[in-house]
Amino acid sequence: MQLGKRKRDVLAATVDMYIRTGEPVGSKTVVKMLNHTVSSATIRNDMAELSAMGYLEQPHTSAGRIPTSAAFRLYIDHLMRKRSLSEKDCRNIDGLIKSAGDDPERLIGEASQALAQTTGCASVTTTPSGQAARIRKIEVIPISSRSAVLLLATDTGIIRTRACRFDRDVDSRAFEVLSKALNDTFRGSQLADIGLPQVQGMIGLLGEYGLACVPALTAFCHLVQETVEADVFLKGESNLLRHPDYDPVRVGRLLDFLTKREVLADLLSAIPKGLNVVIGGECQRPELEGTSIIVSNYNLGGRPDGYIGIVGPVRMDYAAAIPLTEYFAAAVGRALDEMMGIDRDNSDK
Amino acid sequence: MQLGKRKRDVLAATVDMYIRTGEPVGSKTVVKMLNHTVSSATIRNDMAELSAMGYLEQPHTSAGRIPTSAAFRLYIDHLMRKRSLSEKDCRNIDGLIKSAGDDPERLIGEASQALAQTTGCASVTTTPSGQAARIRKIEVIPISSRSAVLLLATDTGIIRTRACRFDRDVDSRAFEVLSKALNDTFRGSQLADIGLPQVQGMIGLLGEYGLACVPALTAFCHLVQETVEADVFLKGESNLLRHPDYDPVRVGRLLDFLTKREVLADLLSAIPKGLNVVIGGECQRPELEGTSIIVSNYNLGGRPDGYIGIVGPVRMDYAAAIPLTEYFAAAVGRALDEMMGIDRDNSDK
DNA sequence: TGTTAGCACTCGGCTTGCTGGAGTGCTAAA
DNA sequence: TTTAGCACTCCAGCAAGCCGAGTGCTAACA
Repeated sequence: MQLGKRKRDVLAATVDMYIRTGEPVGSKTVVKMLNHTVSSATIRNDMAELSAMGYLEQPHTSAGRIPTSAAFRLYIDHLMRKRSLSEKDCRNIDGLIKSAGDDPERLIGEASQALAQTTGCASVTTTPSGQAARIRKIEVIPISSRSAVLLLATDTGIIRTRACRFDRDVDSRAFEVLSKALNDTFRGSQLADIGLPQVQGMIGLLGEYGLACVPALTAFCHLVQETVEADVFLKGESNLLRHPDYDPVRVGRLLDFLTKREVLADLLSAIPKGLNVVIGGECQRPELEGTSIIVSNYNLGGRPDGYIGIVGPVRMDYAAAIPLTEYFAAAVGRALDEMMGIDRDNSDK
Repeated sequence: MQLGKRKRDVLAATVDMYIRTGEPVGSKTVVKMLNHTVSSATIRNDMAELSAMGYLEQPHTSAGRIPTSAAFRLYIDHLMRKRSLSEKDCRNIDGLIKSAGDDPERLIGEASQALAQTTGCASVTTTPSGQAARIRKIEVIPISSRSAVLLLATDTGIIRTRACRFDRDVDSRAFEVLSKALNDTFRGSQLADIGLPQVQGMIGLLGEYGLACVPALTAFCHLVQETVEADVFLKGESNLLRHPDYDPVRVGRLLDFLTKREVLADLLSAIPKGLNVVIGGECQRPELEGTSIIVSNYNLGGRPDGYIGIVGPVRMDYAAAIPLTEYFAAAVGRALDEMMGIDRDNSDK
């Protein structure tokens, strides 16, 4: 660290103040924040150097200074003092997550909502990735003589269904054969390994019913496909509008960006495991200029899986938001594991 | 109609122009729009009278005039010339809706998205109401010895699932008994008629398994409850931000209002059947000040069921948006009917 | 009676000019 | 290395003034 103690204090104070007010911070303000231990001239010198080093910049000659992305980076990684959560906060969060019942997707949704609300930002979460999930059960449920529902259950607790329709009446025996064949072939398989070829290869196993079952097999492919792709939840968008740093145009662009699920999924998947902060200018997307993303994996069965995080202005309260995001990620992981724990132990018995 | 022909033309021209520009409209502008058939002084007289009648108002003495809610009402109900959709538009919409596959909920979602995009407003839609839906099939699918999934299929094509968990191992025979009992008791029942008492009454039917099945029965209650409540989709929120009439605060309040599903459901259910336009000031909600809602039922099996509509600034292009909404409602109804048609004819055989 | 031309009047929006204050950089002294 | 002092910069905010769009009224006209 080539920065002296006082310069670091100055920088930390500047960032703190800027986060609080959003206005350029002047030397006198910093003096006050450092309890008048030095004079404003000293601070001015320090700030001039910090500017030269790329940590601060001035909107114009006679204004105070605002922190650059580099300053935020340094602040987050080394200068900031995280505010730890109170017992009560933790219990609130745990309670809220517990209340989601037995459905993982709903749990993620609720957690996303709650995180958005407590941080005052928008939140982004993904459901557990289906990539590594294994099929625990497939069920074919006849609805009428010409339609059925396929149900897929994974070992990560995800349940998905898809309807399919036939152009002629189907023998109820066909559903049984299909169900057995699907389970025999795919139970225990990773979703990612199942593709069109594997499914097409099944037609032979169905004997006389092969042709009749084609619509169901197509539906099965879609179903697997859908389950592999993690769902993305975006909540609390309107929080962004309340923030003075955002003008409508910016929020509009940002929301458009965030609602493109694939792009967002891309962005998330490029992020290393653990808790990450992406600061506006750092990533090459113009839509994210001026916004930061705090995102963390949550673990599922000991492995990093989906993401939970928040999206807000660069000038957000990292000292509170980061611990919150961490706690939410941990709590979601715990809850999901618990949700699955019982099954894990007893499955396949 | 106590308004003379020319006054109506003047009012229509004023509203047209105001919708286009958002600026107060002056007498000269109207003269131009009426092809100089009369002088500006005449128009001024007319506009003064229209002001007196409550159709126009001035932001200040020396400005043009802007239409009141009453003017918009009259415009929409009698003055406006709807722009009919081109063949191509219709085909585009139909194609888009067809592409949604066999799932009613997805279809509604896609339609909502498309309507938002074509109108440049936000869109609000509800899935078919479960209120009048009847149970076609209930399935209990064991996942492990301590967990199962309940699946509910209605005659309106809706499929819902819910997981449930038991604190001890459950005999697989119990699932069969439960499944049979549920189907025997509730198949053909309207969802709205199923409540806690009915479900509790079932415990007796389950004999020795009654106690073990309690978690499943609880889950069943929740499942019915969830299915009765129509889902509300809100799409294209960011479109609102692009509109110059909306400042962030307003959009924020509006979005908060729209994301409260219950409130929104209330608002919709208070609306008469068919196509409706609710103009900002008309309804008593302060959040809706300055915004209009165009909403229509779609029919399901000949009966009015869910809603599809858009939310946008009072100053929106009604002449285009109203026919679009009508067409979408009709198309969604048709597609849903078709989706269910085959089943209808063949069910219960 | 309805329409029109003419005219005086109103009033918000824009431009211009000015001032105060916050903040800076530099210099010289401690 | 720190500090006090000073000249300089530049924005925010205010006041004054002009411009122009639009109005209402009146008197004449068809």
